[in-house]
Amino acid sequence: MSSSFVILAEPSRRAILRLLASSERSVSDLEQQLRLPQPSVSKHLRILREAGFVQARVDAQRRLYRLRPEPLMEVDAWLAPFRRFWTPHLDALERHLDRVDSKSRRRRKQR
Amino acid sequence: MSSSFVILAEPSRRAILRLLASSERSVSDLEQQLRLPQPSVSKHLRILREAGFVQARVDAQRRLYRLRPEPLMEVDAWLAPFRRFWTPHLDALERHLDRVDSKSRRRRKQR
DNA sequence: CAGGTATATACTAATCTGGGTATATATAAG
DNA sequence: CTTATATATACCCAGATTAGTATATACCTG
Repeated sequence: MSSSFVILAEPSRRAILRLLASSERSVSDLEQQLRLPQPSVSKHLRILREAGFVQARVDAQRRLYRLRPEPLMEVDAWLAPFRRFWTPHLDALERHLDRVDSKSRRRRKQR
Repeated sequence: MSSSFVILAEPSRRAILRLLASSERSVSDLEQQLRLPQPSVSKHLRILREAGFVQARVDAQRRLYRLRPEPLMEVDAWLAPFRRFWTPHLDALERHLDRVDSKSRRRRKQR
């Protein structure tokens, strides 16, 4: 199980994810959009699937792939400690997120 | 010139960046923190430097490395089209904050 | 069942990468 | 100038990865 960053290191895989960001797509659809040989697309999709980036559902002979956000969320979270380098007033932002979070906590039932 | 994602695919390099997120550090400092052989550290630093992730300044025999945010900002920007998957409405926002925030809370308490 | 379409997998060769070791360079200190 | 310290580079090797090609599997249609 490679890290999400290893998965994203491959340009074709990032391209696949970008396409899936807008909508669910079949293998042949991706193949045409990216002008990649079909086995390449299938191999990248397998890697993306095993890493949890995408999910397939069966539609007759086709497999329709759609995005799963979890691994990208982890990448997003990894970036968090670095955002203070390009986001002004991090303290204010943190206070803001804490407020939003505590509000939603209050609104929900206790965990 | 490899993409920023290729640079970040290497765990030791991500560890170096995390350490540099808190402060400037010398090579031997990184070497001890990460328990890596010195040539490994220097090699990774070279790759990080050439990709613009870090910058060195000379201090006697030592080289002090510090973070440069630009490449990480690009990664952050690449994630933008995907954020709607975990921040479209409040419920998803809550789930995201629950995961990310519990980590940062722990980190904050330790100080 | 036969033929066609869609997708997955197996296999190979070429390339790339990181670890390990040895060595080179730079600066300081005596 | 000599030695010590800090860092960088050169070189080789073993493992991993990708593209390319061929082939297998799954499902539909007639």
